[in-house]
Amino acid sequence: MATIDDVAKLAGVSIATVSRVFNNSPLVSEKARQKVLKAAEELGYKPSMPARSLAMKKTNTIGLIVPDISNPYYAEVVRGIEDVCNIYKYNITLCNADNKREKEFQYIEMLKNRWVDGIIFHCDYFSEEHYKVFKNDNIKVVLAGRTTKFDVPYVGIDNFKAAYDAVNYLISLGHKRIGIIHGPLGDMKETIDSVDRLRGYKQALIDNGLPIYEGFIKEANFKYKSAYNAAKEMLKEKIKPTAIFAISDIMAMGAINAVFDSGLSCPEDVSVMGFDNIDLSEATRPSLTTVSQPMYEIGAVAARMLIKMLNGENIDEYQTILEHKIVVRNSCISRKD
Amino acid sequence: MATIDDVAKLAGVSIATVSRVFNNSPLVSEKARQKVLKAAEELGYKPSMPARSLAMKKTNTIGLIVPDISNPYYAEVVRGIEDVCNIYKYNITLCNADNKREKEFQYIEMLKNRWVDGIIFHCDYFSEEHYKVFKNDNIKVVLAGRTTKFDVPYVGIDNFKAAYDAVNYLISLGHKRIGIIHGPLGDMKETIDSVDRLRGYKQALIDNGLPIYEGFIKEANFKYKSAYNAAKEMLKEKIKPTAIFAISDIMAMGAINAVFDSGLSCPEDVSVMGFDNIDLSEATRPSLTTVSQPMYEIGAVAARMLIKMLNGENIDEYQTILEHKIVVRNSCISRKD
DNA sequence: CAATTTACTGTAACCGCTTACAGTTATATT
DNA sequence: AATATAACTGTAAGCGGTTACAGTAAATTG
Repeated sequence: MATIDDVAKLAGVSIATVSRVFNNSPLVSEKARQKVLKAAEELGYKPSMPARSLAMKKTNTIGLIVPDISNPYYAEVVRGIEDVCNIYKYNITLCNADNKREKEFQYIEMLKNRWVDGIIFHCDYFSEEHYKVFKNDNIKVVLAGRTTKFDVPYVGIDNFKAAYDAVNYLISLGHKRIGIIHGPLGDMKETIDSVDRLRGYKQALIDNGLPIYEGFIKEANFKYKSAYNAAKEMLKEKIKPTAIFAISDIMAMGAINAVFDSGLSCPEDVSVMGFDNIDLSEATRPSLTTVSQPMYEIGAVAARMLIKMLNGENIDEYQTILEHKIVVRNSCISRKD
Repeated sequence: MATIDDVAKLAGVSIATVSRVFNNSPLVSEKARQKVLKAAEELGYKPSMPARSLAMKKTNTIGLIVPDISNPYYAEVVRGIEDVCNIYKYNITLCNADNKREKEFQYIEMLKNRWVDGIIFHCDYFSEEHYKVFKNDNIKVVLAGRTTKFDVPYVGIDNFKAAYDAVNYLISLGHKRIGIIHGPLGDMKETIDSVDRLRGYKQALIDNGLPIYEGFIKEANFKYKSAYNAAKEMLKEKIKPTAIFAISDIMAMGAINAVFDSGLSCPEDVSVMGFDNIDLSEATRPSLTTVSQPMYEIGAVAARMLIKMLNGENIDEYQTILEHKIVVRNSCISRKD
């Protein structure tokens, strides 16, 4: 590969001039610029990024830690991130941490050693430990799809409100016995999706004067099968729910199939509501009524935010809540009883 | 951030010794090693990857170009890649090229400038132009999920045979009128999924003495909606197919819903067969009978292959065909007519 | 026309690491 | 005890860029 020296020699100028040309410095004469460009062209020269990174202490790379890229939700977020990074000439280093603390910290360490300019972090729960690591090492980070009480930039949705709205919608349809399939709860003290959504569910019931029945509250792990099993359980109760709110679309699909396999039908006997609005939620049978999260947008906004931070620009709102909305399809119908 | 100089000073040794310790060189006394380790610990020192890359001309990074990470198929492949890269301490730079030639070449150029050690490439069709670029720049590359006539390492499946098997299975079930929804065909001359699968489809019909009817051959673009429309078209024909083979699961979901929305039922009136076996194919209603591609495995094998190449190891089989298999679920039933 | 000013240009130090090569000790050998 | 050998260790020259600073030539000014 041709180096800056080769170009300088061929163009008959110093390496400083070559460097200036490639950095669009105004301090180069048009004549020199042309000579350099011609020589570079001839040699197929492009500046070496590692060398440049070392000299400038900037890698133009953003580290991206997600739980699992094979989950359609994260894949969509990542797509949003990559698209805006690409526009701004940033590159992305992808890491799958499976929500394991150890892997997360390992990756953070590694990204740090690689001098990434910043990190976009996506985990189920942002702990004090996380906060400290980023703080101590002075790593620029933005949380995607997650909110936190710590002083860290984030972009996400209001999970409490989203769940509240979803359940409210079900109630407005006339449902009185509404079950929920939530995710792992952790220690219940922190701001994590599952906890907030469960709170939203309960609050909606309370505000509408409906009772909270523990038999209608089941935990699963965001996988299809676990939700299927949870729904099956729920449908074994003597008094059955008329609606089930699953806090992810994939879990909702599990619930729908559980309904069918329990000899009932959806939405006639049991309405099922999802969460996320992944691509395939319109492809299920019945198609899913769900709470739409702007996944692509979450990624895109997070990336834009981080890049602004890296440029030293001021960001007015560095903790952003994006709008969710209810997407009505065919898995929920109204009820009289 | 502490540098190697800081550590050397604190430990009272030269930077060469520090470097040796961190490279596990045997040329260091135990005493020196301890001093260095202690100093490094104290300063929180870890070698700078960019500096190391520059000195060693090795970045420990693999470039990854896929059409679109938000497609569950690619997401799964990428997950396989990342997992094995992680084991071997490689990092991944993710690029979404949307199957656009221009973007692909742009990304290749960029990855080259970043001195990635190698590239795992995933596109719909590997052209001579691609071949030349990789060849000329002497870029180590392995194709994932794609085969080619060119002398390039790859790991994929036998798409012709897979489609042949799928259609054969349908025929064995008694189907005689079988439609196909394939993907974009390009110029029809090259080895791309759609072409190979379409060929497999036709060959299976021919080998079983069944006629090829153009009305049963529809093109779509791998999106849910396009397949839905294609299937709708197909079902408008006077003589309707009793089975539809869609060459991706997502398209199969489109087909299933088109069947329903045409007032027919699946699988009773029309069987639908998919391709890929993505996670959600067991979650549809009816669950999908499909051709399973080992997506994770394709990624993992490709990564392992590339890393071996980077280590200068010999690879016995550098063009690998992985096994597909038919996964029988509920979307296809036998037919008498 | 000399003195400034302007507009470039080149030299060299530096970014943080690796590694060839040349020491320098300590140990073994005779 | 002198020498050869082994076992480390340090110096310095890269890797391929950026950039402060000094230098030079051309343009402007008085």
